[in-house]
Amino acid sequence: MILEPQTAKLTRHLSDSGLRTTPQREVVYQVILDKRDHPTAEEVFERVKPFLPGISLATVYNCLDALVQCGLIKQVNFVREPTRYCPNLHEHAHFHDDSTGEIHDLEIPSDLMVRLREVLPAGFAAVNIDLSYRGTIKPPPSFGA
Amino acid sequence: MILEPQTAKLTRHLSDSGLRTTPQREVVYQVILDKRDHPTAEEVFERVKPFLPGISLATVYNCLDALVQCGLIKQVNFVREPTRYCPNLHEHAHFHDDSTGEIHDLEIPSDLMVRLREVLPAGFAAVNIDLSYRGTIKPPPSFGA
DNA sequence: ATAATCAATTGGAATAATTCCAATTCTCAC
DNA sequence: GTGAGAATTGGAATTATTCCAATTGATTAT
Repeated sequence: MILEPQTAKLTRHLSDSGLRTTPQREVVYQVILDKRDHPTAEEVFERVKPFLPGISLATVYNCLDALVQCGLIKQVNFVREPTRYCPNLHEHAHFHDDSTGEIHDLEIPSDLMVRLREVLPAGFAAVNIDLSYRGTIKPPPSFGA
Repeated sequence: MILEPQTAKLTRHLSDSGLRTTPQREVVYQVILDKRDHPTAEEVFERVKPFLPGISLATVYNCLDALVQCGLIKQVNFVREPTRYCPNLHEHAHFHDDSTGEIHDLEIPSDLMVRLREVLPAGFAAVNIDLSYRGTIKPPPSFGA
């Protein structure tokens, strides 16, 4: 596997937040971009190891925190599950499939996101809005069935 | 302090889910109703102890699970914080105040909740929708200031 | 270039949150 | 009242995350 570096974007975001670009941060970011799912810190750790055999889990946590801080990834969490990380910066919601444990990104019409923001009472300033669903998915009925 | 028992409601919900009413479950439910905030399991444990000095933390978790299962309380969670429990069954959202750590219930217009439900693609069946905000609250400007 | 400085990483220990388990106790149905 | 299944208990185990002290790495001033 070869990782196509997104170094420019990474470096810009990191330095905008007063953080440095490091090999560890680059690889952590790349493995998350490479497979656009929602890995846990532990899963990121496993994916990074082949590239940086010496990396420690603590560093993975540090790198993930750095990427969250500079706005390149987001944290997603469901009840009593470990935190997951999401590289999709486009405004969206999450659907947790209870049967598989998988998380799916859901498009949300932007007017709806606007309304979600508007609904806050005066004085409430949201840094973050999190919309998540939990349930099951059935495949759509096949044609001619 | 005297707890006004909501035993009827509790028993109905529990038995509808094939669960028994026990003193522990009653007290756990009562302390959550009594102070309508969003305690963690540990906080519930502390509040229950005066009434049932012998109760164990494992039982508190069991009771909370039972109450969640029969639909009397809901779990609320924010990134890297312990799970909290909410007795407000009315459809609502949560606002996590980053400065105090407090969680506030937010009314959401019901048409908006309806839209949130409608927005799911075909085949996606949501058991639960979770809308949560994180940010800060500033007091409204006082008159004549 | 070099030293000083500050940032980042490392490994391991520590903490926090939750779950598991085997032994008891309780409750309900018979 | 007895027996079966449910619930509780205490403690150990597991999982997720954080902390810390020591080292390594990079940047700045000289």
